Amino acid sequence: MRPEEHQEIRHLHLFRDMLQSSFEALMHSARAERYPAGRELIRQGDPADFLHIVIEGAVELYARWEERETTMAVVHPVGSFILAACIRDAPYLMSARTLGPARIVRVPAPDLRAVFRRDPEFAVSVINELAGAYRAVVRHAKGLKLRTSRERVASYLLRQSRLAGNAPTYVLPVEKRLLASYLGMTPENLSRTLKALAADGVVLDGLRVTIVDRDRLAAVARPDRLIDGPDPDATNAGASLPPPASA
Amino acid sequence: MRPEEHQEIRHLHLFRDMLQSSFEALMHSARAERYPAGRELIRQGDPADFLHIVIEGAVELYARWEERETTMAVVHPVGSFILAACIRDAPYLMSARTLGPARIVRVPAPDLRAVFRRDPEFAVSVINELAGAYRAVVRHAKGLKLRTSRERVASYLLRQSRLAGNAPTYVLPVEKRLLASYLGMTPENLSRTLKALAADGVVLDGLRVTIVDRDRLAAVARPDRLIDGPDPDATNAGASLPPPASA
DNA sequence: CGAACCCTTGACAGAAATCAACTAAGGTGG
DNA sequence: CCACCTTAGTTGATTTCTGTCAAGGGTTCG
Repeated sequence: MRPEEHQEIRHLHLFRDMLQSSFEALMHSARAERYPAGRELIRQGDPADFLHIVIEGAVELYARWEERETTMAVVHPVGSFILAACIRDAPYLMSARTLGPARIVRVPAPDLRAVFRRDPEFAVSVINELAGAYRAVVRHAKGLKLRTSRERVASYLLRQSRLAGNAPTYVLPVEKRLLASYLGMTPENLSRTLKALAADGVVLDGLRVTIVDRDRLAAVARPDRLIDGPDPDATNAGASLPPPASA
Repeated sequence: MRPEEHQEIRHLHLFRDMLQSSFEALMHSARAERYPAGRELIRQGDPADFLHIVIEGAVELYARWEERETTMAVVHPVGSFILAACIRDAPYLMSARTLGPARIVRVPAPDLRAVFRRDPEFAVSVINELAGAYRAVVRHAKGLKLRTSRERVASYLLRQSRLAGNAPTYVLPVEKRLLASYLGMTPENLSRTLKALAADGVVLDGLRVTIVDRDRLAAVARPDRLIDGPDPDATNAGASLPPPASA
């Protein structure tokens, strides 16, 4: 594993405050690997063996049940995923696959558990990470239960604009079929919804989004801090669909 | 606060393994109170001030957005709620109200944060608690996104049966309108769905559920460990709708 | 006894999934 | 380099599901 990768990982909230010796212990047993696009990294139901950290590329977390599939989150660099399963030594609730060529660091779960028992600062970081991840999923569930699909799409578009620095125009970070799945709807429905939103101040050209009338779009989305952020929850891991990564 | 309450709380996973001195420090600033039915304990958006622990009665965690409301979980004794908000010192994402007369212990959030920084065993307990809560919400979200409402109802009925020791007949732990909201549907829809499930091996008489043909019901529900349990996730806090409490 | 409230049922409207067909873009292999 | 194939995206027609509105029965609690 390259030294500059150590540095990148070290900057993660999760690893920022731990003892250098603890960090080195983790990195000692960690392995970095490249994967091609579309590679399945973990499979739901398998025992948790490694904490995964995305260095390059992007990873989709998805869940399957009886022929149906839904994407739960997308992790961009530098972010970790499936921390909770590793901690509980329980089967993964989600599968993960690369969205493009990716570079991933894997830290053995037993080492992880050993280190946060020895290093209180790291334990605190893990606590904060998990609390943030929990809150992120609660937000996601709130959106699904309280908003219609139209409202979810509108607020997603606004959120992405905010994450791009309130830019009036930006590019969707993921393809539309994946976005549809994340938002809990079919691709057909997303397509129609986006078209209909043209009447509400937003225009799409491929993946390029242009917010023509922010107020009108906001009137549809009715954004809410307790669903859309912007708390610094979800420092990374499986949070929401994050902004385009600064790889 | 009564000494026997200390004992009950001490048995919680969250507090079981901590130092006696840490526990006493927490209990020193903790206060127990009785509340009438329907009392709002916390309101979403308010800053997190207290970790709440249910000693008697039951508490509904619900979320609101623009005139719409949905119940996210029900907490029975002895269980805690809104740990994550306290830890992040962030606004509550959910509101909480008593479902009946209840007795609640409240632990100031700053004390909580101070103690898990000093007591590594407690930090580990918090980690496990949060990881479990996270996994519980992920399961909930998976159910919402992957199953139809009919399937959610059927699997809920089977899950409750399992929690009652695979009893063929049991009583729903909550009223139906609340159950409907938890399952992400309207009361009218739940009513119709339950009626229709009579053809699939389950009969209701008021809140009394009788599973006539478990296999037939399972064919509808297609229960899945990765959605329905029975992992020992969600030791308490806002997990799912738990079994009738042993008050 | 009356007033809420829960639950149910029916009729209807609206939203979303499904099925099908077609276009366009990207990648592959000859 | 081009023909081909695969796949994302769109659009339309249709069906299924779900929410909404309205009304009535039953229960509980003041």
